[in-house]
Formats: sequence, C-alpha cells, structure tokens
Amino acid sequence: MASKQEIRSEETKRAILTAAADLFATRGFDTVSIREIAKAAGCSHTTLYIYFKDKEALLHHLSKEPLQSLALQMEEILSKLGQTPEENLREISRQFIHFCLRNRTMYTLFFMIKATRIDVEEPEKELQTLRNQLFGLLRQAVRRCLPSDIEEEKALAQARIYFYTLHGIVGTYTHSEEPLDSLMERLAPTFALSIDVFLAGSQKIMNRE
Amino acid sequence: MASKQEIRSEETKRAILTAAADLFATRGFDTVSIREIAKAAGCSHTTLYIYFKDKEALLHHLSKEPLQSLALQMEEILSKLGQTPEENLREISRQFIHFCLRNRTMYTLFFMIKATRIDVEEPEKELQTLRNQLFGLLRQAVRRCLPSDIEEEKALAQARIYFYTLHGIVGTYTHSEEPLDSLMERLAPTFALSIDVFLAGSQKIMNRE
Amino acid sequence: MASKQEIRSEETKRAILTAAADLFATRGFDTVSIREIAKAAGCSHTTLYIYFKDKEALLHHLSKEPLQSLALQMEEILSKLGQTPEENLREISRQFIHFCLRNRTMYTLFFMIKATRIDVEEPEKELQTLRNQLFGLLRQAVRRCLPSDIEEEKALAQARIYFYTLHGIVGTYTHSEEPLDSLMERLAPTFALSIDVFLAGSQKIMNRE
Amino acid sequence: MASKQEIRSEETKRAILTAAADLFATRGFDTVSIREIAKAAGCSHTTLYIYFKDKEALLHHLSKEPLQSLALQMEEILSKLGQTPEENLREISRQFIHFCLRNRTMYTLFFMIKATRIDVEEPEKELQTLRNQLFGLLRQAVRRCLPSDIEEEKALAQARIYFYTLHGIVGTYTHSEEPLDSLMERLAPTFALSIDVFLAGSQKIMNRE
DNA sequence: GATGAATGAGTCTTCATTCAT
DNA sequence: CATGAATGAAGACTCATTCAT
Repeated sequence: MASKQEIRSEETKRAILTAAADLFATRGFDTVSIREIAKAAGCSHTTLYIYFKDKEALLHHLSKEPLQSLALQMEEILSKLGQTPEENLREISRQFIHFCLRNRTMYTLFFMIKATRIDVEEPEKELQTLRNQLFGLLRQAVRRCLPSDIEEEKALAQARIYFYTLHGIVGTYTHSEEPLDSLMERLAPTFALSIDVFLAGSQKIMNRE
Repeated sequence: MASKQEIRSEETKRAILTAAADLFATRGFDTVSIREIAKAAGCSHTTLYIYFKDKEALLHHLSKEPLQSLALQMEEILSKLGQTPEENLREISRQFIHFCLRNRTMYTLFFMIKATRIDVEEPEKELQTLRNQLFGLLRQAVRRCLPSDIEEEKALAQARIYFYTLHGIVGTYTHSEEPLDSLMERLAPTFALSIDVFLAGSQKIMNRE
Repeated sequence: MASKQEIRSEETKRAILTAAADLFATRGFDTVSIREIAKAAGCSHTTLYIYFKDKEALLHHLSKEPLQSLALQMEEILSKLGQTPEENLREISRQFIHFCLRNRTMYTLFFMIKATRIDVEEPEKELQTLRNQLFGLLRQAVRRCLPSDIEEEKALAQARIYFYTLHGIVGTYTHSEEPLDSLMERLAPTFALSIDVFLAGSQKIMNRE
Repeated sequence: MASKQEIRSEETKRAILTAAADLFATRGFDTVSIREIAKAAGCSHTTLYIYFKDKEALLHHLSKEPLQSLALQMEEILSKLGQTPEENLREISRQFIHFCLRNRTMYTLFFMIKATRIDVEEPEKELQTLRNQLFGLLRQAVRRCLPSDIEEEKALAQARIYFYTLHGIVGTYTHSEEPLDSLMERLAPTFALSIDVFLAGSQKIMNRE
C-alpha cells in the first residue's frame, strides 16, 4: 500500500524527530543547530526543511504528540473509580514525573518557556492550550484531596505548592546524565515520599485553620 | 598606595562586572553578547579580555561573590540563638528564595549546570565547592527540624524533598518577566506556606513511622 | 494523431510557460523560484526539468515566441501601403513600446543582456539573431523617414538616437508597478509626442546640413 | 596626525567601497554577494559588517557622495552666465551622461530603483530626495530652452521626453563592457546629436502649436 | 511522462576572540 | 592599560538541481 518512497519519507521524518528530540533533550533547544540534528538524523540539513518549516516548527511538532498522550493518560487516571483522591494524586504524580523525565527537553520547553505572548501564531497557541489543560488536570487532582469547603484561593495556593514540588523534582534531574531507569529506581521512593509529605502537610494545615 | 592607574583599572573591572551582572540577570547568559556588556560598561570589548579570559570566566567571577555572601548570610541565620529550628528554616528559606530570584540567571547557572565534570578546571571547581557548601547548610537547617534519632538516610530524603520545593519555587519564576518586588509581594505568602506545608508534612510522616 | 498523452504533455508545457511568463513579467527573473513556477503551473518542480534544461532555458524558450510574433507584426506594419513613412514609424513605435511594456521582464532580458558572448550556446544565439532582426526592422523604419541621399553613417546615427528614445521610454517604466493599461492611458500621448519630437528634430537637422 | 590604524581603517573602507562599486556596476546589486565584495576588497566578509550595517547600507553610502557631487556640478553649470539655454542644456547633458556611464550601477540604482516606498527609513529617503533634486535640475535646464509662455503641462511632457533620451542613452551602454573612454570617444558626437535632435524637434513642435 | 525525496552550494548575518598599535 | 581592526566559525535558511521510483 504505502509505496517505497512513502516509507522512506516516513523513516526520514521519524529519524529527524528522534534525533531532534534526543538533542533537544540533552542539550537544549537553542544550543542545538539544525545541521547537528540533520547529521544525527543521517540526512542533509536541507532535508529537514522539507519536513519542517522551521526549527521551531520541529519543536512544536515534537511536543504536541507526547503532550497530548500525557493529557490523555492523566484524564484516564483522574476518572478511575475505586481510588481515594490521595491514591489518585500519587499515581498521577508518578506518571507526570516519569513523563517529564523521559522527555527532558520537552519539559523545559513546555513548562518553562515564556508564558503566552499575544502575538504568537497558531502552533504556539495550540501548545499553550495543551499546557493549560495539563495544569488544569493536575489542579483538579489536588483539589480533590482537600476539604471541599475551603476557599478557592486557598485551594489555588495548595495547587501551586504541589506544582513547586513537581517542578522541583523534575527540574532537579532534567539535566542529569543518569539514565532514566537508574534514576527512577534510585529515587522513585523519594518522589513518592515528596507527594506524601505534601499531602500530609497540606491536610494538616488546612485542618488547623 | 593604589596608584591612579590601579584605581581606574579597578573601576573598569567593577563597571564590567556590574554591567554583566545586570545583563545576565535580565536577559540570560547566552543571549547577551560580549560587545553589549562592554558597551554597557563603557569600554571596548577588547578590554573585557584583559580582565576576564572568557565570557564564561566572567560568569564565574560574577557568581563567586554573591554566592559567598549568600553562604555567609545563611551561616549567620543558622547560628542565630533563640529561634526554633522551624523559624530558622523559614527564615533561611525566605532568604534563599529571595536571593535566587534576585539573581535569576545566576541561579540557572549555579544550580542547574551539569554536575561536576572531571575535566573542568579550577574556577568551576571552586563554584562546585561553594554550591556544595550551600546545599550543606540548607541540609543542616532541615535536619534540625527533624527528630534527632532518625536514620541518616531518612533525613537525607527529607532534605531532598525540601530542595525540590525550593528548586520548584525558584524555577517556576526564574523566567518570569515580572519584577522581583511585585513577584515577592504577590507570592511571598505562598512561598512561606510551601515551607510550612513541607514542615508539617515532614514531621507528621516522621512521627507516624 | 496526437495521443492523449501527447496532449496532456503539451498542456503541462503550456501551463509552465504561461505561469513562468506571468511570474517573470510581474516579479522579475531572479526573484522567481522554479518551485513557484511549478506551483503556479500546477505541477511538480521536477516536471519542469523534463521540458526545460534550465531556468534560463525556460526563459529563452519563453522569449522566442513573443519576439518572433513581434517581428512578424513589425514586418507587417512596415509593408503597409498608403502610409507615409512617418505614420509608419509612429505606428511601429507605438507597437514596440506596447510590446515591451507588456513583457517587462522580457524587455530587460532581450535588450539589456550583455551582448553576445562567444562561449554561448545555440539558444542564446538564436535570441541574438532575433534581436538583431528586430533592430534591423526599426532601423529600416527610421531610414525611410530620412532623406534618401544622406550618408549611411548619418542614418545610423539617427537610428541610434531613435533607439535611445525607445529604450528610454521603455526603461523608465519597466520597473514601475503601475498596471499596463493605466500606464498607457496616462502616457501614450507623451510617447507619441516623443516620436514626433524625434522626427521633427531629426528632419530639421538633416535638412540643415 | 592620523594614526596608522586610522589610515588602515580608511584604506579598508575605501577598498570595500571600490570593490562594491565595481561589482555592483558590472553585475548588479542583487547578483553580487557580500562575500564576493569582501574577497574583491581583500578582507574577510565580516569586516564588511564593521563598516556597513548592511548590504543596502553599503549601497546607500556608495551612492550618496557621487550623487551629491553630481548635483553640485549641475547646479554650477545651470548658474553659468553667458551661455544660451541650449548650450547650457548640452553641457549639462554631456556631464550627466558622462557621470552615469562612469558610475554604471549607480545609475541603475538611482534611476531605476522602485520609486519611494512609504515605509522606508531615513537613508533611503535621503537618496530619494537627492534623486528628485537632480531631476528638478534637469527639468529646469529643459524648461529654459522652451518658450516661456507655454503651459506647464506641455513643459513637463518635453522634460519627460528629454529624460527618455538621457535614460535611453545611458541604459543602452550601462551594461556594455566597452571602457568608458573608448565609448565616449566613439559615441560622444551621437550623444550630442541626440540632444540637438531633441532641441530642434522640441522647439519646432512647440512653435507649431 | 511525472514526481517526491534529497542534496550541496550559497545567501546574509552574528559572535567570541586575537593582533597590532 | 586600553582599543579599533580584523577574522573564522557558526547560525538559520533558500534554491536550483538530480536521482530513484
């Protein structure tokens, strides 16, 4: 069905994406040149421009898919029945952290990139939307672990604190050279503990007031 | 004692450092060009090379002093009498966060730069040492808030969790364009709350076990 | 006779030529890329190479036809009976100017391109020949308006002067963005006047001597 | 007085300008690359950017001076006493043609460049002004040769026709490879004759009406 | 006959850095 | 001590063109 050409094309595109993901992840967006990506992908740098209008277009393409699948997974977890909200938050956190560490640059790009500029075009807007969606989901997960009668303001503060924890964890290891598996094995308990500490502290303080 | 020349020389050097600090802080290390620094410092770009071997050397030089003074301040706080360990940790956290947000680029450079590579020369080693020292102080401050009989391993985990919170806070706002003052006014309570949540959660969990 | 394939092929070729003529005329030879032409012609850019060796080959091909038809028209006018030589020259001038302004790029290419280099291949030679033919016709038209007994040298000088006028008119408006129709409406009288001035002046001077 | 450095700098700048003028003149603005200019000037292409912000800046710089001096010369001639208007126009024409052929690209650039766009910045405006000034001077010179009581409209038409002649002359030989001197020697009489034809014709027609 | 894939040469431009003064 | 001059390496990107299908 798919002609040889189409296959080859698909391969090249995939090679570029893989190479770019890899390089962006290890070295950051700005530092990596298009020629490097091309070389890593085993093609000429001009070929890159056939598939992606821009270095930035490449980035957007690269980020959209994983982020969407992450959002999907998160929604799934959120809608699981038979879990306490706390278990739910733990699972969602675990998964979020794992995702971010597996897609290191993505992380930098998704969460640290300068907040929405107004003059940005479509593709960037799309990303921004996805980002907001993800944050919304996390916030929801946190909200459920808090007493339902607290003020919205306070819930927001707790969500922020939770984000700090996530961001802190991910940020700490984003630039580490340790492979993902070894990292997770070594620190997964600590990450889990982080969430537990947050939950315990958060609930104690909410009740205290 | 200091000849006129020496004074002038010192002035130029200082001008360069000030300009560089300013520019790095507002626009980031990579984005700022050496010529810009020189222009801002009111001297030729070649002059820069008289005082600093490198753009990077400039950065190292730039970071040393503030970091040292930070360490000093932290030590001071740590050695304060008449404070509970918790009050102590709150104060030290406040100060650390403030410092990091005031020296945004510095922060990125000090804390996110790839952990000590072996092939690195002197100046970077020095930074690394400072960095370790700072982390040691923070760790101490956390340790004091925990029951004194817990295993070292567990204390370390709590210190890590505390770091995550700090790193998360700082990382979240490092790239924000909001001026420091407005930022602090708006979020200082949330930052404080973060520490409280950590403390409450940490202690609850330590006792539970 | 012509198979379906041949017809289709012919259509594609025509589409390319039309598109190219259009683009060259409105935007100039250098500015237009081969991919643009292909897109405008509704085919792949590689297809272009089937029909034309080169971007330049395309141009030559493109110029040949209109130039030939121009030559034809000019010959027709020249052979008209019942016109004074002056009326003849006026008509031929009008037509020449109109042609040149309708085919702006062509003009640049036909009349301003560096005179025959020796190392040039066939197609360019052909163009050169056409060009010479056209000039010959114009020269003839001028010659007829002059006293028949003047030296050849002097007639040549007058022909040159006439060319200058034509070239000047066309050159002045070749790069104008004004549409052909509006341009002609606005300036046709001036163009006609130019020829009249030339004729009047030329004859006065020829007689004076 | 001028330090060695300043001299060298001046030399380089001059070399660049000379090379650029040369290349632009022979090959046109768009076709010439900055690297070529640099190579011809015997310096690195980056050096070029020290002296000129842009390829276009280079062009503007290149054009300003000669155009100004041309304007000056023309004004001088215009204000000469003891000449008939006709002699005046002849002299001014001679000089204008000579200038344009000596500064071939300049010519293309000054007279054929797309008429004032509104969004253009300072330097281009300056050029535009100069250009207009030159045209004004020529127009004046023509005006004086015409009966003083004719309508402005008609005078303008004559000025246009005169421009066509000039433009035609210059345009015809701009791309010629013949050296200026030989060219002038060969054709100066024809050029002079062109003006005479224009004058004779123009006056005859003006009187006839 | 027609096409998508791929490329190398080339465009302008910026930057950190060195050298002679 | 300080500087202007000059450079090479590198950046993103475009284009005409060829090859295998």
